Amino acid sequence: MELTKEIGEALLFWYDHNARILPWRADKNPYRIWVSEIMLQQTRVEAVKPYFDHFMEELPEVKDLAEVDEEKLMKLWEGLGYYNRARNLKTAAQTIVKQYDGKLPDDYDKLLSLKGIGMYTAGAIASIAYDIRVPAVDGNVLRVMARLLGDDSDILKEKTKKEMAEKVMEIMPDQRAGDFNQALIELGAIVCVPNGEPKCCDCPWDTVCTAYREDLIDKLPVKKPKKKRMIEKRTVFVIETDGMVALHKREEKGLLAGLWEFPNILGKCSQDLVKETLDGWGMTDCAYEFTHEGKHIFSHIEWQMRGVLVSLKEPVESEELTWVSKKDLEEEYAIPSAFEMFRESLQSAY
DNA sequence: AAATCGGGGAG
DNA sequence: CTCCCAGATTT
Repeated sequence: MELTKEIGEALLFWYDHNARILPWRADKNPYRIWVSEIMLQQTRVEAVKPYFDHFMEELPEVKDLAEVDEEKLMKLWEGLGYYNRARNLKTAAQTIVKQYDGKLPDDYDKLLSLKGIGMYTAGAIASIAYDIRVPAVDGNVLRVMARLLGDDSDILKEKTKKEMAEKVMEIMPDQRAGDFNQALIELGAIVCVPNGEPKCCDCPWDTVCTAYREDLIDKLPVKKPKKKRMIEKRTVFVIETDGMVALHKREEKGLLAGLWEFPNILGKCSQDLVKETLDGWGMTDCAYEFTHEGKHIFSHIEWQMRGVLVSLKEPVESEELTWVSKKDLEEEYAIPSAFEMFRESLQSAY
């Protein structure tokens, strides 16, 4: 098929009549657009909305982000996942304050050099905030383009992404680069969807789409299958005494880096092993019971967890443990969703 | 090029 | 269950 700017214009027309109203589309504030793009990486629009609004209330300007306390930053991001996105955001904010007078640069390469901003995000910010004519190729765009072109190359390959970026530029109109990029993404998000039947009857490209015309919709795009997850068994201890709960701060590197968690160890403990472990922590005078079993699935690992509720006579001081009130647990400490299920055993404890 | 890094909604 | 989402960074 022939790629023309007329095809792009048709998409823009569709976008003008079908674009969703989203918090970060209210204006073209580069800071707001940047934060939204980072939050949206590998994350659904509906999940981002509440986080975005709260984040913007707490940190309305680049300067606020550059100076934010680490714990507060993590709390703002709690439950959103990929927590390094938030840390990179702060690092980049500091760079922006130092090097660019607190304003996001209106330059693709300068944006690209900032921490946490890759080719997609640099293109998105440059085009949406500044109408710079560059591509912004995300998962939606790859899927839409693969179907439009009837292209069966693996969209996870870097080579494919660059080729698709060039194809996008062939259909991008001369004006409104930001709207066009968003239109391409929007089409992928609400019409040319990844799961289930695409709504081809609503598509502005139904007459030009190769996959649609050749009945290849369910065969495209092509992605190399990913390897299966490892399984890790863990025993999670909810330890409390006198309204205080024991938390442990995770390592600064690796999974859920630097976040807080209920103390836990590898393996599913037997009754005896629980006793042994608690003794090892100096918690000899306590009552404990198994609560619930649960699992949490990460991208490349699966935790199968067994909960133990431990009632202690008094706090046991330890290098590893921090005792916090239940109020602070809710309001101050960022705990990843994997431990969400164990919070409820705290309620039933009283 | 492959692995790592979260969480949740949809089918 | 599987898939994948407005991906980037590290190895």
